[in-house]
Amino acid sequence: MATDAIRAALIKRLRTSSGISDEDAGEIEALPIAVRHFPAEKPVVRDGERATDCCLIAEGFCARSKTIPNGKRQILSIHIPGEIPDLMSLFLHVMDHDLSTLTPATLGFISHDTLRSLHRRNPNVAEMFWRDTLVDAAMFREWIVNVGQRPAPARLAHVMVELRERLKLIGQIDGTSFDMPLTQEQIGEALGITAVHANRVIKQLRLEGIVELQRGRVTVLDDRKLLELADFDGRYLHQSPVL
Amino acid sequence: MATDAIRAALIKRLRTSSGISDEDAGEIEALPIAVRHFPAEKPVVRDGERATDCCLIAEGFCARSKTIPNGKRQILSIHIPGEIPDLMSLFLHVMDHDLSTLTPATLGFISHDTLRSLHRRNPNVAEMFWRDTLVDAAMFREWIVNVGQRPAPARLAHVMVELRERLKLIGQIDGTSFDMPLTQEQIGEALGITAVHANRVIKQLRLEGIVELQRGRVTVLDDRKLLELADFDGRYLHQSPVL
DNA sequence: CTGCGGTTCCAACAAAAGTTAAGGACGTTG
DNA sequence: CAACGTCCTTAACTTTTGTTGGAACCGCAG
Repeated sequence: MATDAIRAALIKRLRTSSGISDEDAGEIEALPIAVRHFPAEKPVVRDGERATDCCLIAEGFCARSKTIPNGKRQILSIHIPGEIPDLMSLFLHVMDHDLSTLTPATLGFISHDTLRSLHRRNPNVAEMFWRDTLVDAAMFREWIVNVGQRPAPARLAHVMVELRERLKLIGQIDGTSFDMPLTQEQIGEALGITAVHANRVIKQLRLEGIVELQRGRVTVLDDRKLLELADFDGRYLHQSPVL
Repeated sequence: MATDAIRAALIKRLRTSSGISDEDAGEIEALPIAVRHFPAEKPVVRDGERATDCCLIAEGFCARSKTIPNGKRQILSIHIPGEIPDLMSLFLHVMDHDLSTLTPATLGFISHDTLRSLHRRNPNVAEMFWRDTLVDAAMFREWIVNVGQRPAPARLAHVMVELRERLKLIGQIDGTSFDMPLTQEQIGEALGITAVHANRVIKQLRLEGIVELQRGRVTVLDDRKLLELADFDGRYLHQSPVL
């Protein structure tokens, strides 16, 4: 199994976001990783569970979500290869939300013990991972703004543009289209609207010639209109090297 | 100036959340802190600025927020004494949101350099602070759920209960009432609704005999009803000592 | 005390989003 | 290829929330 390819995705991401050194990259190369394959729509860790590993996405999409007692679900973030969506479990031992796959996925598990001892040995790496969790938090902040202040069509546009920007970094964009493997139900859960309303909004963006969305794939028809609608300022992604 | 009292609030919080040792507490006691007083409604750090210090709240309330181009503002979190609302600026150098006071406040500034060298010297403390930023992120996740999935009255109830739970830790509750120094405009900005609607919702909770809210002070009239409405599960606050 | 600015409060109306229900498209499986 | 399930689509109707505009209240400065 190409566990090297898995690490490569992570290192590539860290390199653009934190300016990792070759030496530190080496440390990460050496991390023992247990690879597992998951089908689509499978929980990886559940709310309330106590995690012992962190999971690096090698292939496929994942999402984090919370479900409230009345059964409603809110999607908190969408994750792509190279990301470690549950890095927070290293210090927040019991999960306060769910992590599950959206598509069939290949995940690499790294034990908390391994990560902790790497941190103690190499504070540079610790700070890089710390920074990673801070960017995660920055994305949550923007997600709050999205759900709290933008009208539904802008919310959808914003999520699309954010996802596109992140996919760009790992070269997963194909011309004007990219994967966004959510059902309309899930889009609703991400935007804080119902599936019926999500459908209305998707239809509207299609009729206005902004984006086409079918079977989990987005095709941008009018980039200018999309960006304007999305009200997107990517600073919160903190993608430029630390300085 | 009682800068000792300032540190005490922080250490108390870290003690309950992470189980800090006396030795590590000593390190924090020794941190050089520059105390400044702020009037109400004053920016502390602004979106886009490059921070060089972190700020510890000694007295008063602060809030973090983001403003989007159309002028709408979203409040992301409310902060109370003992918290370091901009700890994230240590590694995310340019701010992606605003931090400002809600009330007159006393803030203690600790330079990034000082904090970074403390981290290098003492990984325990680093991990504690890291954990602190992770709890911060956990609160954002719950805030997303609040704004995305709950009807407006439940949103208000939830914010109130969360604030109460956190004020409890620092002993700032007086019987059934506590401070929540937000105008109705700001409550709207926190809940993702308009000020007019915030007013409607506040009125409703008052008429239903759940809470009274006047001049920045909440008085709980029916605790059971409030908790039920708020749909509150405090696990996300991760208040119990580590594991 | 008087007037001022910022809140709070409210009503009437408009728009956005939720609910319910049902038909159609599509892919999978027996 | 028939049958089933999942997802998408739409319509009609209800509820929630936003908008506009204005009155009452309150603390404070002159």
